Amino acid sequence: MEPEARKKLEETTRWDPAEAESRIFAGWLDGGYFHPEATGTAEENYSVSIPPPNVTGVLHMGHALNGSMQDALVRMNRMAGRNTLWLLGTDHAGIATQAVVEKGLREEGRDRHEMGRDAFIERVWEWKELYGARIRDQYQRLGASCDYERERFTLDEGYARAVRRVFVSLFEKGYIYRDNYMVNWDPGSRSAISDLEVENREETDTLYSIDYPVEGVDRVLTVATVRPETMLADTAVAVNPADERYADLVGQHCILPLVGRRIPIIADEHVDVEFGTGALKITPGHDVNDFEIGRRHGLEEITVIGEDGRMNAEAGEAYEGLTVAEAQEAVVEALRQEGVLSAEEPYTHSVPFSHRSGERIEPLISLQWFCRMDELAAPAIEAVEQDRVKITPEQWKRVYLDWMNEIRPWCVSRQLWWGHRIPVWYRGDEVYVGESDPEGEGWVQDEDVLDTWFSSAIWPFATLGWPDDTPDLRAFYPTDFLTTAREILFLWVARMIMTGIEFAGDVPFDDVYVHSVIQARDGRRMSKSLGTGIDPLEEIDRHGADALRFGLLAMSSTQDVRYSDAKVQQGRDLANKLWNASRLILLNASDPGERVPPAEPALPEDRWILSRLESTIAEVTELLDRYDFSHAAQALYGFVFADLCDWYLEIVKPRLYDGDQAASTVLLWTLERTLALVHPVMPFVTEEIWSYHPYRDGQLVIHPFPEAIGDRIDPGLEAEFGRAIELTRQLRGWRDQAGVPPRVILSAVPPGDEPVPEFVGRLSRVEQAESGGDPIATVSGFGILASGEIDEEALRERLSQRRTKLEAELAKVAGKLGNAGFVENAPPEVVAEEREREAEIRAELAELG
RNA sequence: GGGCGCGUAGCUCAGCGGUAGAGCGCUCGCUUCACACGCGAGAGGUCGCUGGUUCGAACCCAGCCGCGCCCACCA
Repeated sequence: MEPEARKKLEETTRWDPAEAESRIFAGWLDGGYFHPEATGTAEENYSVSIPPPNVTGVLHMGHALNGSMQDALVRMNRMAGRNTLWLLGTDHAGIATQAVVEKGLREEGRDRHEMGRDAFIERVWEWKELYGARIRDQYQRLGASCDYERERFTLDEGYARAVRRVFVSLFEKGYIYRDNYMVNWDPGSRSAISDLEVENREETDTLYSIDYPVEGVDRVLTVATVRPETMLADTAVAVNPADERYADLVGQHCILPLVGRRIPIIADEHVDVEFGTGALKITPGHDVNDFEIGRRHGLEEITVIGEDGRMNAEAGEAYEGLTVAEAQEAVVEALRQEGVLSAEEPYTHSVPFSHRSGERIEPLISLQWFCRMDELAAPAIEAVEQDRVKITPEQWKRVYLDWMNEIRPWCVSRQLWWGHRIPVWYRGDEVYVGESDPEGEGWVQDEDVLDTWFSSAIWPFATLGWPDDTPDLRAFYPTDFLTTAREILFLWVARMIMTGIEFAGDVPFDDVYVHSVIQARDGRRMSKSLGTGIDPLEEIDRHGADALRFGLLAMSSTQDVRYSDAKVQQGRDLANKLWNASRLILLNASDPGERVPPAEPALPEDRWILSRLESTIAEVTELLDRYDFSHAAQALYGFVFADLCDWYLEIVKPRLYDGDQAASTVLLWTLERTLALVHPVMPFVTEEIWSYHPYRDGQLVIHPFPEAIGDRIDPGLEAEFGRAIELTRQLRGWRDQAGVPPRVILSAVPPGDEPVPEFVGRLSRVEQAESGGDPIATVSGFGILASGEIDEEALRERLSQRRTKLEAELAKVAGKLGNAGFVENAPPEVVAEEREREAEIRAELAELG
């Protein structure tokens, strides 16, 4: 080692991520390791496309978790020698981005209409440049090994062409059509939104009962509604056809109060006989069910609420211009005046709200573009049923299939400016649908844009150059792995599977892992508006990216979990431990001059650590293959802290200081493999340590990932060593409880039957007595000789406690063995274990005297 | 209204048919020549409740009590 490097290693007693991380990351970028060539086949290559973050903001904890998982797998596969691509990009996020930019405008006292469409879009692009770059920087802070040279954006020119191709193709197939239909109108964004962007909340409203007089007779039909203002658009009253109470009225008419309109009384199965009076007012223009009923019966569709959320002229002079809430108040008052309001009671029900703007959804009939999904869904259902796309954890497969089997048409048009303009042009009655502008004069393009998810649905192949047959597409599609939050399983994952099969000829990925949601420390959602968010960048500043990555993986699970500072600290501790263990090894090991794997070692401790190392490699690899990140992280931690540092390094220290070549060889080898094994989870600290390793022949980021060497795994030896470790613990525990100060070395007569490893005595500070003596106590066969340092009082106390505990256990074991049912029915090895256990307890009790 | 999941040590979570585990926190002791972001030793659980299956249940089954999420067009 260069003297300068040695000096730095000697002096740096703590891993300092702030100093090292950006330097290390720059080294990776310089090496070009994240930018694969488009060679080989998708089958042999490994690729992942990042779930593109919205350009609306900054990296949050969900991205950090998601990114840590992807990077762990990507790095592992890259190290394993596969041509690996992790494609980075961002999503234009139509509504969300437009909303934040509009908010900024409002603060300047401006609005988009005054600016005009082109100027507004230019303004959003400025925003995009700013935030897109920020997101890229933040992924780099996390250590994400994305291909930063292949970065894509869902509004790139090439991407836009792919979107148009998809739209036109679906149109030509007859899946996409334009229709006047009831949509979820979001008054906040002044746009239609899809069913998936609607969130239902429990609300307590007032349920009003209104008497509708029947024409020509002295009877009323009482209907119940939570939205009396919509009565202005009523065009029928419905009853259940089986409801005898009203059988004679079907076909008759009511007179709509306030309005005076004559509306038919119809019979429809949808009406619930049990609810209220069993009569239902029908408002086809403003209620989803009523709309369906209206279409079934050919009812008139009247619209009284406009897209601005205010009453229109159809509502009548008294109400025009009022907000819905004001209109409700006015209508109720008018009904009261007329004496037709027969009841008011509180009523709790679920009410739709816009996921984006938070405003209450106004169901409206509107001219929109829709996409029929059945044909696209069928092969996507089959793909998941057959596990060609394998969903983990498995319960989400069912959820996906249930949803897909009930799939409904998708409203794909949005009344926004920021997004992919719908590739449809109109000229009088003519309609042109095409990938590029129509020939001729006078064409006007549809004003609307496509739902953001329409473009993200084609992300895995559009980012690789589709519709062209590009080298990237051939080398990296289909991708291998997708990790996602469950909330976008339908919104995004399902749609990618559908478009992948339809347009790219294959499923977009083999595996989908649905990860947990990290909640705030108090169990609430992490959310900016609640102020419960924890900023991953701040955590990186505090503890380092390795610590955060480890922490997130360790706390992740198949269920939702609360953010755990302790796990991040555990990661920080692990980085530091690795750093310091490496210092010990690298500063003291004698360099064999060339990279040599240890020969079959003579000493059991050497064979033991090599066995533990290979066992850990096998275990971690298997866990990562199963996407069990949390247990993988714990296994790494356990190996480094317990096996390597607490035991092996302590055992081997004297040999290391003596320049023992065998010990050095084992240590350098073990360190090399450990660094490579840990690298996918904690890339920075491992890369840095590797730069000091004598075997270094390039950066760790492309160092071969260790494959477990089965021959070195020796379960028998591990068990035997486990006993020696346990023995050491017993002796330490005994002396602690006997009040023996740590400095004191006790004398003891070792058990005669089999040799005890040297380290047991050394690490427990118990030395073999020169000559026999009269032991005052026996600990696992060791006869401890008297010493003035033993606190007899404490010892007696300890003995009696131990005895009580053992006796209780003995009673339990004996009870089991005394049970004929157990001895006869339990597997023989279980019975044998219990017998052994009984013997052990009896032996220890005998030792205690 | 359907569906899914969760209730295990003070906290956050593993374990999911054969002696209750981890990390943090807590107690005691250590400036032991890699690391105090450390080392050693401990204390601490009737595994939500009630039944059932089993030689044996935290783990399987049924019911109940709490909590969370997803889906759903009863005004």
